[in-house]
Amino acid sequence: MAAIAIEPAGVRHIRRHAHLVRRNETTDRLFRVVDGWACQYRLLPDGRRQIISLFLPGDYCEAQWLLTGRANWPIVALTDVSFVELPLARIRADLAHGAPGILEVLNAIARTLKNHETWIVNLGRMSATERICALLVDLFERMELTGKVVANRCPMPLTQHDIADVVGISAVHANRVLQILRGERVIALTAGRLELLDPAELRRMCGPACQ
Amino acid sequence: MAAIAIEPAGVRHIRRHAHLVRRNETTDRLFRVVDGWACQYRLLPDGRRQIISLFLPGDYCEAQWLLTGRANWPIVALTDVSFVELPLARIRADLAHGAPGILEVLNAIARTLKNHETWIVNLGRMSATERICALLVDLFERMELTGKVVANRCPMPLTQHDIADVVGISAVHANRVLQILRGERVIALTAGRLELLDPAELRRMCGPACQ
DNA sequence: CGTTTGTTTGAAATAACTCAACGGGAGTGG
DNA sequence: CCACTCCCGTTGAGTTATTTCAAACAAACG
Repeated sequence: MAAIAIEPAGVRHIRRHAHLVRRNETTDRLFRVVDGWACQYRLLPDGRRQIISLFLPGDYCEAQWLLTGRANWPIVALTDVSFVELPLARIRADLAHGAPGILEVLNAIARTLKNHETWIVNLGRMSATERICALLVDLFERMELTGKVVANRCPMPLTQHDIADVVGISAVHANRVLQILRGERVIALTAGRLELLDPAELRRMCGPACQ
Repeated sequence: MAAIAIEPAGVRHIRRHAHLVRRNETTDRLFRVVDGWACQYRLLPDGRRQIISLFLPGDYCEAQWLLTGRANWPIVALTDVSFVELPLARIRADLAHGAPGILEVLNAIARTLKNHETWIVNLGRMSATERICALLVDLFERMELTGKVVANRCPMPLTQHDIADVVGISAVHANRVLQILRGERVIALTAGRLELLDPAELRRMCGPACQ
């Protein structure tokens, strides 16, 4: 994936749990993750949290800002994160005279839509086990695209609490599901690393949605 | 909301349960609902169904085709539906030289993203009752925008099975939740019409998400 | 008028949640 | 270096939300 033909202002760094974006913030730039993981989330007044999107290295955070210039929900770093900033004005200018790099941003929007649709189906109609398996497969495949998979192992910095908030279950239940997956020797998950011991079985456990 | 400055090929009509779009279909036009309700859904091989989006009069169906030209999931009419078609080529041309009508399509994409985010949160973190209340409020407000609300009553052609497939619960449970709402005199729902008897209470029952 | 589609109800089963407690690091301050 | 705290993962027991299955009924439809 070629970088957009914009000279980045330079790579910036933030620490784990620091906010990249706050709620309802307006912005004049897009962010692209260089290293580390971040997420967009919604926190309810009573403490319930739902993670809406995960951003991995190479991902645009909220490319739809191109359309609205406004962030609906906050984005927080789940690990230490380094990222670059891309001025919206520049991207919009490219859009007007059809510069090729713009396609990358439009594709990012289309991909976001597709991911959201997938997770609406997962959250609405899949069991907790199916959802966790689908998440692990999704993350593994995205890490594969950026060359972070070696011998069926990749980084997995999410806590069980994070996982629970992605797939919409309690942290305790997430723990129990992971125990089962480990017990059946489908995955190994320790010290921030995920290993797929039986990828075919893991995919089967995603349910009939994986086709 | 002004119509795009494109002479529509004319209004077309399809019957309830007919497909507007099939899975993975490529397309050279956008659809806009004139009258009736439609939905985009995902049907799993084992029979589970999740409705991803509802399309009401005035809505663009899947404005993101502007980006991809491809429908991920089928769209089916939930009632008899009339709609108009807008050629993508024409919209893209407008996009290139910044015709004003194009904004409407971009806004539709942004709105779709926001709706999807809302439903990811609802499906992940809200109870069945909260989700059903949120759906009813959402539909009511959208009908209000197009002037279909009279004296707190609006059309509601969804079956309880449809409702269940939007909010990700079983049809039986949807029925029981609706019974409760009726029993508490919050809504009346019969013969394809919804009446809000106690809008404030209904909004409270959406949970803390409604702010 | 028979058939289909949509709604209602009951009873039993299951998935997932809550609460509570414990243990092992990893950092932090003295 | 030690003691302390906090975060994270783990486990057990009891509770609640939701599902499944089954049957009956009502309304709409041709």
